[in-house]
Amino acid sequence: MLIRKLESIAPLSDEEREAIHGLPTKIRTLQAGQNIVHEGDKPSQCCLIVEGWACRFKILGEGRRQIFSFHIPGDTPDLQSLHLHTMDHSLATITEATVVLIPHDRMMDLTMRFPRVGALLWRDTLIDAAIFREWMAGIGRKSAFGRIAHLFCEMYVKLEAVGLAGDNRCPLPITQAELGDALGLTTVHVNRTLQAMRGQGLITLRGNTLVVHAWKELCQSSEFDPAYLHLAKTG
Amino acid sequence: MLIRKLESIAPLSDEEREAIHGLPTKIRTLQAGQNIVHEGDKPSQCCLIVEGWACRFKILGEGRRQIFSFHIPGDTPDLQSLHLHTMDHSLATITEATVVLIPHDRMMDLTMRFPRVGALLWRDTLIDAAIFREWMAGIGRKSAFGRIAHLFCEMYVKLEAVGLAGDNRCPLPITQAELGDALGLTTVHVNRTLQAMRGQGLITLRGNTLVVHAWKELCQSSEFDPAYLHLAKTG
DNA sequence: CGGACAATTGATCTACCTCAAAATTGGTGG
DNA sequence: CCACCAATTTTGAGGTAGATCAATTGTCCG
Repeated sequence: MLIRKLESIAPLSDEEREAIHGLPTKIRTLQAGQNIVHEGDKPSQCCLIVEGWACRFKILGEGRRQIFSFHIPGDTPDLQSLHLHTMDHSLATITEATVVLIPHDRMMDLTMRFPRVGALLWRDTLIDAAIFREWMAGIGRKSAFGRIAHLFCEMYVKLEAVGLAGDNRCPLPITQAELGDALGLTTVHVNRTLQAMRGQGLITLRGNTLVVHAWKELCQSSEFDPAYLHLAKTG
Repeated sequence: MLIRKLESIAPLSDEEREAIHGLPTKIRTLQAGQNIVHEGDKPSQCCLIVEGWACRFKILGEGRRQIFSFHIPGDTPDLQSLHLHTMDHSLATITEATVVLIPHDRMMDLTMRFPRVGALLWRDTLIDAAIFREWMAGIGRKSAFGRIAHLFCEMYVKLEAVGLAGDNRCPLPITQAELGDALGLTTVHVNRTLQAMRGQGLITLRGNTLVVHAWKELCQSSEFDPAYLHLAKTG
């Protein structure tokens, strides 16, 4: 799965592919709402999500929480721990999930022996940062409506890229409280804004499934431009 | 300067040091408020700030702007263009500035020949992302007061790390409008909040200089914990 | 069927925004 | 050294998106 993702950007040599394949992998299945790594930890391995959803977040005082990202199969959400040894935030599952754990030393070894593979992983963390910037712009400068719509567009495109969305429909196992924590809103306001979006016939969101009825309008109202995701097609 | 920064994390071999030294560098002096790279560009070089301040930002519709980061001497703010070829945001000077431009191909060559140097540069971009997350948490979940105070703490610590701050005093050549665009606030509200901060005797901000009168209170009121900056001392 | 979690509703409040004008400041040229 | 300009900072008045608090309803699932 990691190979497939990396090759979507640049082809790998047999040698490189083999080296990735040779990484020792520990597969683990986790319950929903379980921490993978916690702020302050010094993990010795990093994880690849094979199935399910996860999110990264930080708890502030008085019950406030900021979610930084949602992660889906194919993502390596804590790659940064390879070079920044102390976690400055937490990573937890949202749904039941299957993850693969890869020891840091082996990963490091891989990037030293095959700098081109390292570059692809580096690239992945740069896209991560690009998504952070986009969220920041949303939280800082967009309306609640625009922020939620933008997140829907982003998740749809990301899911589509790994074959998990299509036909204007994608999974979205996220509660309104989580949406609020990701977008800097309260649950109540997320709820009311969702009702407005439904009222305008833009989307349906029921039973962990999002259906987009008017993609173009959704993009427009949220100023969504997928360039920042740097997907293969878009360059 | 780049060598000094990288060596603050891990020592370099003579060979590595020499390779960095051997990079072709074009020095340029820029006026204040000048674009270095623009959203949509495909730059063929990346820049190191030698003197002056810069910021990264994105323009949204209707005069809205989000500033993602402020950059000071020693920073390499567009390192990401090495792997993400199309800029998804812009980089511009805030003050008059001196920058060094390094061709991508030479930089890439360096990281391929010396993966350890590549790793240090990678690390730098990961800290960049950590700062984005911290800003996101601020914009999403903190009061105007907390956000401004937090930015002051962050800039002070970053400047101190490169020897540009000390004695509770540091340069801060940022207008209130820029502060607002960075923190998701209006100029008017930034102004009023600053007055409150002054009123409480926490800071003085005049003539592009910030003086912190009560560091501890400033940190507390903004929930500032420098761990996310991953400075050498802190690990 | 019951319990826990998630979604929804209502009423009220406030931190921050908008608009518009005035006062300061710093730099510049004469 | 002063007058002037443009950019900043500051002030005032009034408005609103989104927060807060407190139930109530719906849904999933063992």
